[in-house]
Amino acid sequence: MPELPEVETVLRTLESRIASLEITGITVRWPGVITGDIEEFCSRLMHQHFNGFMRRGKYLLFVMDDCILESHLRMEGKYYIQRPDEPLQKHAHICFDLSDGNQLRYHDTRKFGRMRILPLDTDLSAFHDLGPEPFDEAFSPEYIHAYRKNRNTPMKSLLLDQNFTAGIGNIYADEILFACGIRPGRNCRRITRNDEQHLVTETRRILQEAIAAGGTTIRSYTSSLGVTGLFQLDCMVHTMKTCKVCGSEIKVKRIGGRSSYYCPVCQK
DNA sequence: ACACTGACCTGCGAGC
DNA sequence: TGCTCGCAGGTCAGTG
Repeated sequence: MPELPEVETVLRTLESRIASLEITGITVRWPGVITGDIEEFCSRLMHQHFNGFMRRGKYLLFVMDDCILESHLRMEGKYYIQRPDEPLQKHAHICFDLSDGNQLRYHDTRKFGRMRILPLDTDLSAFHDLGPEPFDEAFSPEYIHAYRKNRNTPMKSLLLDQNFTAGIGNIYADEILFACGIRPGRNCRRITRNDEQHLVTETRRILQEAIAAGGTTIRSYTSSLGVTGLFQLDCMVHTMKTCKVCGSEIKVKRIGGRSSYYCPVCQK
């Protein structure tokens, strides 16, 4: 399930593979992926080049000649770069023919991912009501303080709120809260100034490490494999049975409709 | 305005 | 063995 680090990895991998290539054909095998008019989607992308590669939260943004292609992978969206003669897999929904003879194929088992066309001058700061990027200096202890103080929601829900900060999903939310020693169910009014500082530091550290770990997949990347990250292997709590620090049994609790893993000893 | 819930999807594993 | 059911999760519309 791609979150900020995975999206960043996918973006950088695609950049290394398809930068400046032209779209010479588009096949839509399952139109539900596309938000808006399908014909218009295809006609606006035809003969456009992949000029720029940007990320905002979990959104991939491909800057083309006359528009931006926005892509959200949601849970299981994946891009593959394959030869046109390689057999199409069941869940390959969109195929872009590229000017180097390859195809960029979008796969999505559960069909949750979406693509759409944006104007070239789209204001990405206000985009989808997304809050500051975790690495932006606007994501500060003062910002967290101002955002949380009049709210009444579990810390887990706060971290998943894309208006609070953009790019954190269920896995990293659990990891960040573990690193900060905060239980996911703790009300956001009941954290300290110290916690606010830790949240900034640990969020950046964990996401940075994950991007670095995901980056290693670029080296082993082959055209037949999906473009994904591998950070899930390094989780401290998410889907763990026992705590890697104290050995206690990890608890699972549904918070905000999400499974939340935490150590009852290390997290207060 | 804010907080919470269900719908969107498919595959997989548990339980009967 | 074969079926049903619940769960996985990001976002958004709908509800209170």
